[in-house]
Amino acid sequence: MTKSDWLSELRAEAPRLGRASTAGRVADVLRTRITEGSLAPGTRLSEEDIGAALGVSRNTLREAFRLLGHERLLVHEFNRGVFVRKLTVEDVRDLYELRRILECGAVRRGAERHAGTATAERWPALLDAVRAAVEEGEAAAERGRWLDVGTANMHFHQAVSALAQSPRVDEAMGHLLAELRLVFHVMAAPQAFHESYLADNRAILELLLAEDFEGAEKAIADYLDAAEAQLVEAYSAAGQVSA
Amino acid sequence: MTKSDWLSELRAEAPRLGRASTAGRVADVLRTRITEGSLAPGTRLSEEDIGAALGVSRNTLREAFRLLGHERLLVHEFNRGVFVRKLTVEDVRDLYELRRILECGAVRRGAERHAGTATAERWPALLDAVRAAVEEGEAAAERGRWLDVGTANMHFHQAVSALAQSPRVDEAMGHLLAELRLVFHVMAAPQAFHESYLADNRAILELLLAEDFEGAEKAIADYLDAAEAQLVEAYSAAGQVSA
DNA sequence: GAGTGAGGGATTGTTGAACAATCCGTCAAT
DNA sequence: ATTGACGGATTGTTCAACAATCCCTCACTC
Repeated sequence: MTKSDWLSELRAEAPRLGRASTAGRVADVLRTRITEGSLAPGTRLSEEDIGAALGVSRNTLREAFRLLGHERLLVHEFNRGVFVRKLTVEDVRDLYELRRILECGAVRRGAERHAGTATAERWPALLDAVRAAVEEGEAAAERGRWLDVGTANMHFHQAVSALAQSPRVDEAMGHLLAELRLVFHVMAAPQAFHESYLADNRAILELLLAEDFEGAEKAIADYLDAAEAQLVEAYSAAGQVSA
Repeated sequence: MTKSDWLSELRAEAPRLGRASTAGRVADVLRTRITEGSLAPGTRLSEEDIGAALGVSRNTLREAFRLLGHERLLVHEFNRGVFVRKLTVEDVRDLYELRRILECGAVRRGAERHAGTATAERWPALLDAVRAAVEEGEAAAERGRWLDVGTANMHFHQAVSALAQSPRVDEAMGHLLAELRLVFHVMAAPQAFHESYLADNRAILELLLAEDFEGAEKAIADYLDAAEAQLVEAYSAAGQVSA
């Protein structure tokens, strides 16, 4: 192991140190609350109340709000305050539109670069991540932990988009999936929703392993169409009480 | 014109009113400075100096910094300050990777939805925007305004990605192009760089009008490959004095 | 009863100052 | 040449205050 290997390994752990910012930690707390669903969409977050509850000043809290606003988990209305994001049906459709472009594009570009042999050594690790996500979901389903099935499903799609080997694609996908979490809470039966896609994930993995990239792209597109339709239907039924 | 038409037209102008935030206006000023190149990449932005120069408090200025950090025009290093983003060659490559996925994907999805006839009435307006950007660039070139040629080129690609009819794709593309502006300033000869792509833009427009969407996608991919190679070369030669 | 306008309380937007924590360059010591 | 300590400068965070804005209530008019 050469010196530069040491350094690059250490560099990978560097971000863990910089996590000292108070605003960042406040954002972490709120993010967890929101994605877990204990803060319902539409809830207004009072600067004074939350600041007092968390023991931070208003200014620091505002910085945390900006961070979460950037991730689209909160919306900031001028002179009115910040609210937990409330997604419309159009948002759901748009999120899946972007997913189609990103995920299918990631498979396509990954395949092109794989064929180019320029980055051949990274490919197995990328596919391993996909496989790990598939097995994580199957294991969670076997033990009946349906929330974990949903998490594993997100890992699966994050791993698929990672095939593009692009940090910016990874980040965009991460934000997209975090936003989607806001939607999943309106599903009455998360079991049936997530369970039905375990087989699809496995099938997509097999297509990738067989290097049938066109087939994989098509399978992902079909998956997304089906999931979008299911979500839109559930959303129209449950979420549209107002507006 | 029905009542709902009135309202939707007004709604389009609503964002112009909410621009009253001081932090937002400060961000506007700094953004212009950065994208125009008068603030060189790597420059450190002192809170005290800039706050005094612009007549705003440190807290407000910090909010403006977060906004620009979110757009990747500034980088925030904890306990060290904010700096004008300095893109590496890897960043340039990654930006073009994302552009390939977004722009080609937008054409493909736009074509699919166009064929579906569900949103047929919007299509001509989208193509008109592309045409307008092409002609804007040609007019600017004729008058020798090379900076405007670059701007028109960005409008062209923004219009192409708008074919996806997805607000989130539009926004992602907007941020991506703003980030790319940081790179263009290292080009020694912007004339030759931007000029060479005017004909490509026109050709892509013709392919779109002829509804040869596969051809258009291919043309865009080729365009991006060429532009990336040109930029990477210029960047390796000029920008890599340090690191 | 529906719509309009004027208070008034509550919340956010912004400022300025203050102190703690951290970084960075300098200089001495080994 | 590397290490360690000191000190100035900058950022991180808090606090208190005031201005600006929103929103609810209530009286008023027709």
